Amino acid sequence: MARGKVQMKRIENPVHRQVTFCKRRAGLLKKAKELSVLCDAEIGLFIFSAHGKLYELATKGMQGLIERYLKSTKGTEVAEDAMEKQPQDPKEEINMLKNEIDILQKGLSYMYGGGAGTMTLDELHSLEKYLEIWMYHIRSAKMDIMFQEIQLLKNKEGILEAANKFLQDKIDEQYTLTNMTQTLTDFQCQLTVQNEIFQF
Amino acid sequence: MARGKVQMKRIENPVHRQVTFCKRRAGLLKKAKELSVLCDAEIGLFIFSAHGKLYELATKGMQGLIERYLKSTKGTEVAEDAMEKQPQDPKEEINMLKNEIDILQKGLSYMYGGGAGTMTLDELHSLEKYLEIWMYHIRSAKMDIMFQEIQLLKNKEGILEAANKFLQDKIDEQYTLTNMTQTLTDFQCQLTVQNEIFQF
DNA sequence: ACCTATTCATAAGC
DNA sequence: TGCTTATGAATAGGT
Repeated sequence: MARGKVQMKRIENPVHRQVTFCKRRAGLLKKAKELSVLCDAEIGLFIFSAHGKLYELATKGMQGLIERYLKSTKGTEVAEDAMEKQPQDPKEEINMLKNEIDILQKGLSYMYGGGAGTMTLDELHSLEKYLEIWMYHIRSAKMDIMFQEIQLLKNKEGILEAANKFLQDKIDEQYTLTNMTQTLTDFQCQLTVQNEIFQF
Repeated sequence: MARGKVQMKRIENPVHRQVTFCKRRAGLLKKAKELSVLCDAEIGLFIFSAHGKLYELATKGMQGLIERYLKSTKGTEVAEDAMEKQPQDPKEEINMLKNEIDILQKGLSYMYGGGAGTMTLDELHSLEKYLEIWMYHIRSAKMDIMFQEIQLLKNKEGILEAANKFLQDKIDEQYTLTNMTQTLTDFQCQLTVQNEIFQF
């Protein structure tokens, strides 16, 4: 780029190659960060040098970006599979997958416990065990809260539905009594449809 | 860079931002490829536009590079994001869970085939890293499902409350009309109290 | 999408 | 590895 155009092929001179690697690597990381900032893009970049050393840049956290990447690529591949199984109830599908995940998680826990017995560096193992427990506690607490919230909402829903039914009955009663016209009947139909949308 | 220095912050004008994104994205991908060719490096790069579209470059195959990346990040950070997913579409959720299962099944096969007894310390480290990530994925997926459930319940609640109000108004109307007595008023009080119990 | 004035990145040298 | 500088590349703003 400067003081002579460069050929787009592997630089044979190891010193030149190393120097160029350092410079261009810095430039690439800089440009990546600039792009993310200027254009509000999420970027994941990792560079392995010829000797295997890793240099990386991630706008949010490489794990999340990799996850997102896998999701968007695999999502397109499996799209047709999912279309075929569409006639099934989505809720049923989700439950099935939840069970499958639970089973797999149990399997992993078992494997993890079994493999750990062969480890030699006990300190490292203990440390990671602690981390695992912490993570478990934090996420359990969060899930407990969410579960509670679900229960409360379900209760509330039940009460509201009962109230609804009661009120509807009252209106029907009134309807018969006063021989009212269309409006209430129309609403009853509408309400029924809306409820079925959220049935699961 | 040209015709005026650019501030290193998000470009607010959407047109400018889009144009710059296209240009710089092309430049970045080009530079990444150049670096890999000139200096014999392995590079993985993925860019998500603000609208979520993916652009990627990988010198060998993104899957392999991601695996290599996960293996080389042994003692570093594990999980921090996940609070940004959009569990709108149930199909999307199902696809995600399928992906999770695929990954877990691969992992289980790997573990069964490899056999923990013959593994080196480094391999054990990598394995633990994997397990950590897997656990994270599993719990995230479960929390996403619960989140979705909460959203659905909240929607349902909103509809029921609206219906309730409508019905109550109708009854009040009828009450005035027909001069009915106590029963409905009693119920109205009861319902109000019950709702406040579950307010949060 | 194409053009150019500018700024930026960097190859070579030290 | 770091600094300098001449020069090729990238690109912001305009058409």
